[in-house]
Amino acid sequence: MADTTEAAEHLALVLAQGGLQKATARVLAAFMFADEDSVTAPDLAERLGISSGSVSGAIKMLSTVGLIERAAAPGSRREHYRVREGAWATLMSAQNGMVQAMFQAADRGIQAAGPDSPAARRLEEMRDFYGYMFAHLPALVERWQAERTKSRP
Amino acid sequence: MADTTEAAEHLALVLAQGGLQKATARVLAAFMFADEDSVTAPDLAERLGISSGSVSGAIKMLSTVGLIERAAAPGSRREHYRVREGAWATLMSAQNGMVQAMFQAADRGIQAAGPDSPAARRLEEMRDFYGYMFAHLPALVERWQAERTKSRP
DNA sequence: CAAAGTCTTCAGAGATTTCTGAAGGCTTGA
DNA sequence: TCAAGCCTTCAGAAATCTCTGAAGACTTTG
Repeated sequence: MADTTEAAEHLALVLAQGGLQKATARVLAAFMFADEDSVTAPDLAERLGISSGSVSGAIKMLSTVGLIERAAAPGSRREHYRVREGAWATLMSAQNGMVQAMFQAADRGIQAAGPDSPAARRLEEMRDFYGYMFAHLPALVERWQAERTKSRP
Repeated sequence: MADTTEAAEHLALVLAQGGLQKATARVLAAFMFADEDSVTAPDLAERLGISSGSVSGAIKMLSTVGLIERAAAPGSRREHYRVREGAWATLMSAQNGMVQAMFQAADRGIQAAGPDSPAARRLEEMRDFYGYMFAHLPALVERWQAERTKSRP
């Protein structure tokens, strides 16, 4: 096998560009590349060379967003975590929140600007676009989930 | 009409959360809410109370991404700019680049991790998901554009 | 061709975000 | 109930990102 560490750091970089903070991105990447089924917090701190506080923060954030979950710890005293099934669909759905925010901001703008103004016309195009996306994006994710469970029953 | 400034600042906030830097977000929002068809750089600097350097940087960035464009300036010596038609579709397409990056990062990880490992299985789910999105997202945008030109010939 | 004015660049100040490390709370097991 | 260890919190350090403002390059006009 090639260099897993390098591939993991690359993934972390992409995730960071997507808005995650660096430590959080590296933690998520470490979860993805772990050889075990689940990982503990001190473990991550050691592998990545970051403080326990950073790991705690990252785990909290990733749990909140629904990307990771606690895993049953077989007799271990520490908490085990792992990437959640369907995590990426979840992440995409979160992006959908941004789409909705754009839609609402446009809508609010239209009411503030006078009707028939240049601003209103621009904002209407924006609202239409994000309205369309907001209406159709979730369906796209659902279609993937449907196809997935079909091929993996 | 209600308070346009407030609505503009709100839009800027949403845009900033989407990754634009604050000054750039405010400039783009100002473009959206302008009463005129096009705006000049000094104009923006004054309205927003920011330096000419910031405006220059913002305009450069927004032009690069394809959100604004130079407008024909009728006898004026200054450059005029305006929001580009279809700007939001462009922005969404840019997001598609992120989807592609995620796909590629997953793919790269699969080759680095051994086959039949837990990591490989996780990465395969990830790759499948983003592969699906990458295959279908552009079509969604195109469908919107098609419907748009249909109703506005 | 010179002058006036506009736009861009960039080094440094400033603001913001992020990480650390230690202190304290909580859980588990004896 | 007590001891041991894990996890979280948070204030401050560190790093990063952003904005400013002035200097200079470029463009247009007289």
